[in-house]
Amino acid sequence: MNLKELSKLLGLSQTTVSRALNGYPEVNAQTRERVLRAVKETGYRPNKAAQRLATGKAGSIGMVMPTAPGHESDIHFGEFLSGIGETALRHDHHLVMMPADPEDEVGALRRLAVSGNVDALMIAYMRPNDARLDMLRSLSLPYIVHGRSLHALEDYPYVDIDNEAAFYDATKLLLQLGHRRIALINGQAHYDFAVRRKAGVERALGEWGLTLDPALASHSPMTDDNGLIATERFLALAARPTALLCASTVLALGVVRALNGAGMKLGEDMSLIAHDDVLPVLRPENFSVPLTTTRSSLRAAGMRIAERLINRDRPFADYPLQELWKAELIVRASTGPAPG
Amino acid sequence: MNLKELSKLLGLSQTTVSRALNGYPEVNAQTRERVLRAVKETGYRPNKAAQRLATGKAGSIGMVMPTAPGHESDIHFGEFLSGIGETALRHDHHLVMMPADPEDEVGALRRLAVSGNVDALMIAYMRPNDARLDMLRSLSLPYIVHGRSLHALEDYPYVDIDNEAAFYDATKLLLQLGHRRIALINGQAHYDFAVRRKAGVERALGEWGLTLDPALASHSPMTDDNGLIATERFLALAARPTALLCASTVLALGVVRALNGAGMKLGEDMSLIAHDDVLPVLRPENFSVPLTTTRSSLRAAGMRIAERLINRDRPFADYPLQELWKAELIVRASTGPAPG
DNA sequence: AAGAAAAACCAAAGCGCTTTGAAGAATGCC
DNA sequence: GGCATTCTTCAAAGCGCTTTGGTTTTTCTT
Repeated sequence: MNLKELSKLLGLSQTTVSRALNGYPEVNAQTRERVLRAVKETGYRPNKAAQRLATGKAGSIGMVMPTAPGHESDIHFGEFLSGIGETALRHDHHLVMMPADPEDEVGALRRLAVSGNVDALMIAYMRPNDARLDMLRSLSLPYIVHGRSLHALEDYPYVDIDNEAAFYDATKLLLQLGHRRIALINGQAHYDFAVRRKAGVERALGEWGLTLDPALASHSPMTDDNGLIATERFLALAARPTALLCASTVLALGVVRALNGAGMKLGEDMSLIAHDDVLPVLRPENFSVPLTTTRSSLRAAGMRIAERLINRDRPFADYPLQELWKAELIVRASTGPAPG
Repeated sequence: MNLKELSKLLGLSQTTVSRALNGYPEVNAQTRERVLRAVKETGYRPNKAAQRLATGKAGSIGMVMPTAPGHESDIHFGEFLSGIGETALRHDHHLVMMPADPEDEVGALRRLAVSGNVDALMIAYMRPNDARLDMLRSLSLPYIVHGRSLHALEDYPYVDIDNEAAFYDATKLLLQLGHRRIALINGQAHYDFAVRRKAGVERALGEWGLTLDPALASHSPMTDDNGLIATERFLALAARPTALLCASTVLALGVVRALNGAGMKLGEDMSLIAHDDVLPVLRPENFSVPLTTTRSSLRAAGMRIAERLINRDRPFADYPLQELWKAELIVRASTGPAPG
């Protein structure tokens, strides 16, 4: 059943039926009523491909999904995606994923854009001076960035959290507790968020006249294994740190394991502050010693981005171009005064 | 730049250019060469919407993504998705996600199907007598099921693991080690896999003349919290179990936490076998006491399903309609002889 | 009741591609 | 050389929708 048949059935023109369906004003109320009833009865559904061809609109938002052989499926990404999905659903939009080799995200992005399958894009996992920004700017598709890109002209729309401030606050808390040797277990160094978090740590240390010892900074994918490895490395040092900052509660999982292995008590022998993305499977209050965290929901960020993308040309929607969310510092039991 | 312009530029008809591009035999080798060169130079890309309208093919596979307010983003799902994505990428296909309220997956599935945005579908998280199967059968789209549906006519294509056998094997191992009170920490009772796993446990127990005490069976979403709660409940029992089976390494996380809390030693005071989906963030060998597991990669299943969907009408591709994978039992340190 | 304005409807032209049915050019055969 | 084949190429007809530019009715003025 297509438009032609339906309109023939109703004794109307395709034009009128189409307009009735799309809520145009120049159609009689009773006629519209009649059309709508016929649609119900016949089960007519407009062909999306045709609609798309005629309008140029796709009714979906796109995103490059980082994935490749050997690349772990990232729980953080899942949570973010979930927020996007939830919002897309509420607005009857699709989510088109372009799975991409992390080595070729620019290419994947372009392919997704030119594929004509989406009418808005988002990118995440930003790096300093991210090449995808130029790609995005050169495209004529609306887009939003999750995160930011250091050293890049900051003229693009983004939703980000204030990573620098979060880790500044966390470090400051540790300093106030008397800690002087503080280690950082960060995400991979090529990510923008990791750079900013490190900067936050350094700024706080600087205010106390200290610097971040390179031996006390670790960069790695945020898995519990890596948290374990980094912690063990720190513990083997002649001058052990008395406190750790870590970029994810997933990393913290490994940290806790390492401390247990070394017979150390969290919050007493070692303090720990982790960044909490509010992953439902890994709640900081459920750790054997509840974790002090800087908190900002990744899911909420996903929801926000999807919402902005979908409402992008609704007249009522007037979003700020750029949003910088503040992470909340929540003190629990994993932080205590520096030992000795 | 579209086909019309391109063909004008080349002094050829749209037909010939189109055929040259799509690899039809009836076009002169030099002509094809010339067309291909022009495509490179002009950067011409065929419009997907038009292609879709003309051919009816979408070049993408679809899946309903379970998500809703309050529903946790599931790490198992992320891993599965990642496998699909990787394969889709390799075959230059899109992945269209229809985010869906878990309460209305049938509706979401239908909407996705009729949207015309996909030319094949997959479903997962099966339940006994799953209503989505009827929907899928009534649609004219190719599809594959991840998992199976008990009590439903088994005429559909699926890729599943032999959950019953896996848990039968695991239970048998525990029985051989002398355990007689064995508890099961399962996934939610409405999932097919949970039903089958429980059945496997019951069959093994039955062979030893035992039954599964209802007080020793727990059903819940597979989060570490729930693993903790279930374990604590079991430990509070007058007649404690001496061994636990659990449906995911995520649950096992909570189990370990509970045992630590109770001062019990894993593998000595309590044995544990978990099902391992090969989640990269949660490797059984990295638990403080390495976990005995039944192993089957969720990512591999995703890859396989995507592959079958994409190759569905390639002549060379001749897949069995139904695939039942065997999970591997891997003994590590979390299982030991029954105490006492 | 006549003319103007507003309301309701329509025919037909795209959107950019694939594919059908035919025609023109090149080759083979006797 | 003449006819049948085989290669190449083409014009035009869709695919199913939206939208432009009218035309026909109906309603409102005076």
